[in-house]
Amino acid sequence: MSRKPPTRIQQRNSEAILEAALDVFSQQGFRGATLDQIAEGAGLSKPNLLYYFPSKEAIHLALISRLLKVWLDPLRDLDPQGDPVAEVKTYARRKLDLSRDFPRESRLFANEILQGAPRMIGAIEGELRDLVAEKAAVLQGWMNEGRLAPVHPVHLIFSIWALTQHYADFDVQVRAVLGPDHDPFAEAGEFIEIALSRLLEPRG
Amino acid sequence: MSRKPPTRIQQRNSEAILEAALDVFSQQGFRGATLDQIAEGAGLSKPNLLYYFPSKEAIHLALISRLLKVWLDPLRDLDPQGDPVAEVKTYARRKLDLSRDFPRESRLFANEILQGAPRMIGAIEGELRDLVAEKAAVLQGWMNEGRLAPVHPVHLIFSIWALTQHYADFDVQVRAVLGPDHDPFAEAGEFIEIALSRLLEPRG
DNA sequence: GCGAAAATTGACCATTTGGTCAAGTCAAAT
DNA sequence: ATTTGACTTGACCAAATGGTCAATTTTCGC
Repeated sequence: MSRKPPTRIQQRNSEAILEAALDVFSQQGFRGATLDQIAEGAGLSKPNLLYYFPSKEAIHLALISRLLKVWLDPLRDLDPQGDPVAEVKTYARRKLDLSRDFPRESRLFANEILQGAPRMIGAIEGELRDLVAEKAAVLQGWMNEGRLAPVHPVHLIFSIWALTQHYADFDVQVRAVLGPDHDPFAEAGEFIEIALSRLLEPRG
Repeated sequence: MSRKPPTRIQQRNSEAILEAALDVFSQQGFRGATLDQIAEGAGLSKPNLLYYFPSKEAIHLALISRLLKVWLDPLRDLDPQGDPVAEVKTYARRKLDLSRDFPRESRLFANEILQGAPRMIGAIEGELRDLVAEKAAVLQGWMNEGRLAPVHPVHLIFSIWALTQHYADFDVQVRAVLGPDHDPFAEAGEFIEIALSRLLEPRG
């Protein structure tokens, strides 16, 4: 049961592998990624890579597990005691920051879902679903109190996911369409802020 | 130069191949897809498949080319003479209908962009970019006239793409989170309709 | 400095993959 | 009924792929 304490080399190489794997998986998807690409990216030989992780699956799994927590934290932090509109805006902002700062993680997630989430469906039907249900109830409560304009709370959450992840997942397209001299994430931040104000602020 | 008229068999088999390839490419991405899977799906032997298309690339290319037109048509039809809010809503609705009726095409597109759009970057930087610029100008005009509440027009278009495509690309997640007894696309339609009203209708 | 454990690797393997080819079958115009 | 061109396929190939293993080198506590 007790794990041996990982050595410094373990630490460094496992990290390098996950880092390289994130590059490859997020761009090629699970099936499209190869161990050779990952090994190359990590600066290791393929057998050495397989000394640290038993299989391609295991590497992918490690990435997915690590991802889910970070991804859900902002929603977890949505505070039922806070100001409704501000709370939702803060959530959207934090999610957009994740897209900006961890676009590869976002693409890894997108790839997995596109493929039908074969390695994540459990977490989605469990953790994720429960968390959304909980927070949707909070949103619904605020709407019932007239502190948030009424709208389907789950689809509100979907719309925040869609909008924020779009800027990571479709980055190539966004930049190609905007052209140079644009900061997509800064502009997206402004857009989403305005959109959520108009959508959610109760009108007299 | 002159193409022989395709025979009935040509017609049928080419169609079956593209159909099967759409299944596979949209789920596995280009690298993850295999000719064997496609041949199997089309009910042909692999050599026979390669009798109709010279390579895996060629099949993918055929799908991509065919896709772009359909995908852009709704935006093309946005009418500068029409009612501003109604035009944008109609655009969003038609895009959502595409997501509902052609989810595989949406995922094919998503996969391509996720991979950095290696086979589409030309079209994106050309056709797509130009069309968006043209329609963004129309939107901006309407905003200047006070017929549409002001908001960054290109990001407005992005947000419609993000929202509508989300329901196709993340279908698995959407359904898992909503649970049974939901019609994601119907609910999304209502949500987007309301959201665009609040976002775009000018206030006194 | 030394012995044991940790880390690394070259060689190898079975399977899969994109693609070829020569030989055969089939449809249809004559 | 025959011929011709369209269509189909089994056998094959070289490269790539996920993974193994025995042997070697490196690290590190003593």
